[in-house]
Amino acid sequence: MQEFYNHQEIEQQTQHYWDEKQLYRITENLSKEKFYCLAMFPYPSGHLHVGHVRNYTLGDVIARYQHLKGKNVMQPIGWDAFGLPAENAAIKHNVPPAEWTYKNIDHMREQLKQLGFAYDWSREFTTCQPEYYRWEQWLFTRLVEKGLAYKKNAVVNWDPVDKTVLANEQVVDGRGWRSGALVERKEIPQWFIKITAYADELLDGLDTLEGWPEQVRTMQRNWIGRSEGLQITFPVADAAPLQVFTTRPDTLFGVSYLAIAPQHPLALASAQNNPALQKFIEECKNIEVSESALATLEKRGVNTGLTATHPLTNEEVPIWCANFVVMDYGTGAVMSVPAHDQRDFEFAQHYDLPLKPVLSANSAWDYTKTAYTERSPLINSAEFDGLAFDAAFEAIATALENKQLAERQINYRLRDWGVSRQRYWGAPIPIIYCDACGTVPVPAADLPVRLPEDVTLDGVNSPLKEIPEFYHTQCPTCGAAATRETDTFDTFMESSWYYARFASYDQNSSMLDDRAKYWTPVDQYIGGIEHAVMHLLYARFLHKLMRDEGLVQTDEPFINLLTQGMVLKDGTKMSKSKGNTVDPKLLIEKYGADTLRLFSIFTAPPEQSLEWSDSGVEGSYKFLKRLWAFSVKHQTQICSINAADRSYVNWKEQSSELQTYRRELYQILQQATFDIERLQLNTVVSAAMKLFNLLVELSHHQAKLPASEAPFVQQPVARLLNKMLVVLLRILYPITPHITTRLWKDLGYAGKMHDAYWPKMANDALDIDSINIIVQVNGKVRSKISVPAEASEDDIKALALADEKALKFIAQNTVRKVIYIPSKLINIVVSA
RNA sequence: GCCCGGGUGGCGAAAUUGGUAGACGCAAGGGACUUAAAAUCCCUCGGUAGUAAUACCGUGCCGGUUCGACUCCGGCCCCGGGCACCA
Repeated sequence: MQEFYNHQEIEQQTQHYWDEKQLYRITENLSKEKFYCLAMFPYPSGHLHVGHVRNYTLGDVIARYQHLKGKNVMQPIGWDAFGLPAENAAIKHNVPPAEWTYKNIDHMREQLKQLGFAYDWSREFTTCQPEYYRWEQWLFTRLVEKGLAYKKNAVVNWDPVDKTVLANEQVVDGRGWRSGALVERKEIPQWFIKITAYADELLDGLDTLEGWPEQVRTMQRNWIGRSEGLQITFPVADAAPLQVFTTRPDTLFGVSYLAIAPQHPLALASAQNNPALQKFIEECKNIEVSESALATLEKRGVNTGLTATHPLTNEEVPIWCANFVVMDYGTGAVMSVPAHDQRDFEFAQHYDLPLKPVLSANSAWDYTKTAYTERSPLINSAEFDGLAFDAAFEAIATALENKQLAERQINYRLRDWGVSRQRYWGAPIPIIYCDACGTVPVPAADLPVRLPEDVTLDGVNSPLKEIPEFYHTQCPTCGAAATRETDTFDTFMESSWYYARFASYDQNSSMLDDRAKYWTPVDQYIGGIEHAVMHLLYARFLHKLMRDEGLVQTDEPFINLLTQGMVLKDGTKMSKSKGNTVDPKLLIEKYGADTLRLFSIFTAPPEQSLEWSDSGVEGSYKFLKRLWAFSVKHQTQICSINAADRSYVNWKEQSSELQTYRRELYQILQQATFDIERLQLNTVVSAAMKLFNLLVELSHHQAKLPASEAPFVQQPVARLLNKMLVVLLRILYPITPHITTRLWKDLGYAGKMHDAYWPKMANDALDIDSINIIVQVNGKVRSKISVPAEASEDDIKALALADEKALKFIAQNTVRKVIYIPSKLINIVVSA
């Protein structure tokens, strides 16, 4: 062994050995339990950052641990290669997006390899390859045939100067990021997939996902936003009646106005002879598309001058046009009850609209300050007075239904998934437009629709619109000249099914095959919390679509989910724009992959954000150096112990010190096993460090012992020393696989580190003669007593009550109660 | 604005989920070794008072439940993630 820890040599040689033996190539094996471990695949932005290091280290630790437990583990890797940054880079550096992307992938692949992840590289794929995206094109054509994909108009951010559609990210303070022009809302035809048809299934499925963090399930529930309510009709003179959806029909008598979206047909019609309304609608066009922009907007509106008839009171209520009403959500019109809805309240106050309380609030309720939104019995509601929420809902619903002025309805916040992007660097939407036959999906035999890769971007239009060879085609149905769709798919399409393709990565005649049925669902999925809703919801949705095509057998794609926190430096997210990034490349050179892995696991629990610290990295490095130095020092001893015959050791006959060391070893192992099972990996490292400290202490202890007559290798202390080290190596192996693999070999342990099993507890390891009990007086720790392990509750209480220190605090007081928590504590409750 | 998290020593954190607050580590200070430095090893390390034993205070803030609260409940403050075309 080299005297000093030479991480570069160790890591290169170990990785070379893994490659040579192809240790991580995996195939289906029905005799073993499978374990599919997947960390969200990276976008090839150019360089690996420490957030990636954290993400993939977490995955690798889990994969290697599951392997030690004897599972058939698959851990694949690939590239989420389509997306906006490639187009931006193409414009900036005048290089085709494909070229830029492939170059980045080559660079990042090398960086990933240096970190020593147990990937099956033979399964690697990139989503911008036609062999991959042809299958999502195929699935999409199936959805069109099934009526689950359709085309409709939808709003986009429109830059009126550059004449281009902007992503939300490209809108800064309501203006285009390049032109600086005020962004306009523009309606264009786009493709949608009916995720709302699966809303209930996606919602109910959340209850089965017990391996997911509760917060993610809650976020998805809220995102789907199922609500039961009433769609109520308000007749309008000389116009189509207004439909509004409400979950609070109990407040119907409190309606003081209706509000419609600026894009509502009634608003547009009414604006013809209403200049003020016309102007307002124009102004509302300068709102960007994002929901947060809409929600933080100052609530404004204009009275249309029209009125609608209240369906129960027949009173005329004014119709306002308001900027906060969204056309694509619900019906584009809402009923407003200022007394019992906070947003309506604020709007009514601003425009001095009437407020009618119709719920029995506390008599002291101040309606000049805030709305009363609790569910309470009705007042001022004619025959419905006194009814509580459920009864009122029912009675009002029935009354309206009898007049055919309402329907019960279930509404979702979830909207259908718009998958059209007016961009080049994405998978072409496989649709052909024919004058005679209309919209025709590209037949399976003609797929893939290949994206031309040799292009130049001008930053305005998609190059696809300027490549006649691309968009000129024949109609597959009638053979006439026809044109292709030039929009591409949302990149969430690629990332919504890649996990399944890793099982059937080389299958060229179908999207998936039986191997996908073996490997899916993913047993452990790992990724950033920022993907809690959108990516994870779309992936769940696509899994169900694939299931309905018979391609997979389960209802959900990911059994267990670990959402890792962000990597921060100086309290903010690491990012290029903030200039606070740390380059893993330099760190790997200086400290090695094992140090980086150890640091990212040790410094914070996986789900919390991780604060980067240079001295923390140094500390992790120091630990590995100490481990190496210890091993060098004891190599001869350990090797001879490993080479010797093993005789039985009766631990009960050993010194109490030795028994204590042994018990501590197993206490630490128990903690490490408990923590790695619950994925609290930072404390697994703590356990490893504790065990190492114990090992060092034991070696000092051993040095002080008188020379024994028995040969050293047969001494119990030597056997225990060896045991501690072999447990330590296996606890550390998933986290720092290079150094442990090398030490395993150099210290003469049998077999290969890779084939070892996770250490087991010894049956008698935790047996003890006495236990320590905390003695509290009135909840404050006052003393600690040691009692025999078999002592009864009464004995322990008696001992505690007789304890000198406890007596000091009991003093003149009377003991009111004594609470005993088995094996833990006694609380003596006293008072004067 | 809405939804979801988080807040514990100088710092990263732990507390097996209502039972010893601060394990493990970093930084700092002191010491050993060394001609010296680095490396390594040993000791101290929440605050206040005290030579000490020890006592009191202490988990963002205010209040509550409990024999007992970092943990549960109510109300606030601050920080972060998401909000449908960033991925």
